[in-house]
Amino acid sequence: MSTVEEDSDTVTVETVNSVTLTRDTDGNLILHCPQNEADEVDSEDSTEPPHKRLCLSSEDDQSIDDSTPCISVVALPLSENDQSFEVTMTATTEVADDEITEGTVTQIQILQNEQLDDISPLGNEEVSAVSQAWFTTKEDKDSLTNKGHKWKQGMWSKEEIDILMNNIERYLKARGIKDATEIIFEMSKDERKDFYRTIAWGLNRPLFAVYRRVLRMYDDRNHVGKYEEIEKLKELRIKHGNDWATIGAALGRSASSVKDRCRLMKDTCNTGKWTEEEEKRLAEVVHELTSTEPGDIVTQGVSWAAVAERVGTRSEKQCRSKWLNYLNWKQSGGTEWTKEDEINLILRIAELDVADENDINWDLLAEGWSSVRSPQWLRSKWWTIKRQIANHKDVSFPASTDSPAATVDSETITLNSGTLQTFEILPSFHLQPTGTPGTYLLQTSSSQGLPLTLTSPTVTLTAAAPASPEQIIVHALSPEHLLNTSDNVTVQCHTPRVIIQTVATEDITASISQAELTVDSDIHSSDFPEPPDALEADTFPGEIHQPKVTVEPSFNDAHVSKFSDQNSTELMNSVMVRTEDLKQEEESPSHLARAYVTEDLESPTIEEQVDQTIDDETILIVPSPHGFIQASDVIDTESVLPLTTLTDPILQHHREELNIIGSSLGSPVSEDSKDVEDLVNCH
DNA sequence: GGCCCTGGTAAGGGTAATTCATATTT
DNA sequence: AAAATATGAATTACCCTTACCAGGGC
Repeated sequence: MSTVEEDSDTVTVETVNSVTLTRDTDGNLILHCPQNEADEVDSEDSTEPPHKRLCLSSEDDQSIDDSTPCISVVALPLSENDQSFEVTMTATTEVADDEITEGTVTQIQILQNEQLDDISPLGNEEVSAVSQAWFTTKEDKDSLTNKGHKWKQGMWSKEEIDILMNNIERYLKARGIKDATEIIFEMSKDERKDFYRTIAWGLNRPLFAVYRRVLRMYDDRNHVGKYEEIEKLKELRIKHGNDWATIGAALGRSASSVKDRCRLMKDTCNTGKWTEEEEKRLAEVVHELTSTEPGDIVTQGVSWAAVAERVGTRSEKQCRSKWLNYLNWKQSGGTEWTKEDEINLILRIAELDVADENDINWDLLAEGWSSVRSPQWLRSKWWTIKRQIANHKDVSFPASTDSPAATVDSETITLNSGTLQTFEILPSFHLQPTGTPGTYLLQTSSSQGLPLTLTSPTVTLTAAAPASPEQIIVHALSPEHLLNTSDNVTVQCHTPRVIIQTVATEDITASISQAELTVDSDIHSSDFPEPPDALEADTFPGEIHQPKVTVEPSFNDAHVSKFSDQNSTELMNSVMVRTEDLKQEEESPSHLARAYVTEDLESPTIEEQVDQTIDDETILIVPSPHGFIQASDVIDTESVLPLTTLTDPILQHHREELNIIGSSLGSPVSEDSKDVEDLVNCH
């Protein structure tokens, strides 16, 4: 609890994974810092009192300079035993106020008195010393680990990508640069000084990881797709050896793509079924190189390149796959995978009580399980199981292991209240009972990215429970509406240019609020393979009472739009707006509609429906389960909330190249709440 | 010259989705 | 018997980390 002032030499940044900024009705900014997150990375001295200071700095100048406005800050521990704290800041200068109300990038820094190392500006919601360090060596990592730092590894989550894209947008905007590729591929090192460091804000990844990610993302010679030019590649390989950059340049592919493809090619490689002789050789080689005995379980520490070298007739990938998915299991006396195993797996995962699927220790789970071929195999098994459950991608992880799938038998998934009924509405939509009569989950697939589900008069939408940001609960006005087979429920899908922003509440399920929403609009895009004629819902065999769900899209084009060409990150941090009235309107199909939907306990509403004659653009913006915080008070209209889009920035980026973008939005849209409002109003 | 910082390359361990071949069901 | 469908194996496009190196600045 102190006022912020300049003091750049005595601070370091406390790393927290999710600090969230909201603004209350009085204009105070409130910084929320969950305890567990802070603890995770706290220094060894856990008795340290939470003397936090906040520092604001502008985006243009990451260093904290003397012009930093004075902000009064109140930091209150939430409870005595609780290291989490709530900070209330009040801007006291014009500058500061502007910065805040306009939502330009205001960096917030939590400064801790005792630590002296460095200063790292804090990104949108969090800061990570890790993300400010370019380290690739083991020593560097050990050093950071010893200081108590942790960071993310592995696949990037959607949330992370969103943060990254958002950061890049801001960087571009601040410098008036249109295209990030200018910076990445054209500028000199000096010109793009601090680019990577800046865009790494808020990401708990090593700078180098950010760098790699960005390069791949913006390299249009990446993601080119299937290699048709194998012969040419072979020639070039002979000519240039391992000079991947040269080969890549000749093929219009990235160096790493070419390198990866060449790994699959081997002159002596067989394809198809393995012969017994090959299997025998593989087993021998693996055991030899790992100093293990036949029958031992070997799932790690194998140099597959070396193995492939010795096997001779197979590539390293083939060897690895064969070993981990079959041979090792066979050799060590594995048993067949049964339905019981499947149930077991689900139960065991449910018991693990891990919040993030990535945290599952598959090695541990696979241990001593004779029908599990390898930890890697088990992991993919889990994926196939999830895929069988219609909405696999959309059920948030913890939810997928507990209700509604209470039990699983060989054929059906049984809910607490009966047989699970899954109705395929569109390939990416599923209607699923929640167990509460009349309440269904209408779920979208994030890969398909179909953004919006709309309702018939007999069903309404409400915000999803906090646990699952990609779900929209559909309420029938009465259970019969959905359960009576003779009563067709029409679900209309009108997708383009619709932005839904749902804001989960702490207790939406306890106090169900509903919003009715119907938006008609065009579909222009043509990504979707299915013809949009009324699709009748498929059902699972054996189900009896089946609501008949029909989709009658009102499209001009014969396709439903996937998300396509919009740079949705522009709207990433959009504003939450509220109206008092529920609306239900039908627009002419020739118009595109845009809707901001907000919901909270008091007044879930549809905010706006604005006709647009813009190209198809569709976004479903939903709060991230991690980033979202719920202020205890009503959130004011200018609260900036961390949001998640369902786009894949990589695909998106490439689509952008194919589509004309930018102009569709008229003007650059900032993450600034006012801008978003203006945008809505001007259309 | 030695060291640090930033940026870059190659190797190789991985994942996830698709394709292919075969078995099973209708 | 043929067609449709399901399933598991194989393949492949792409992802990520690690190790190592180079050039510039101090």
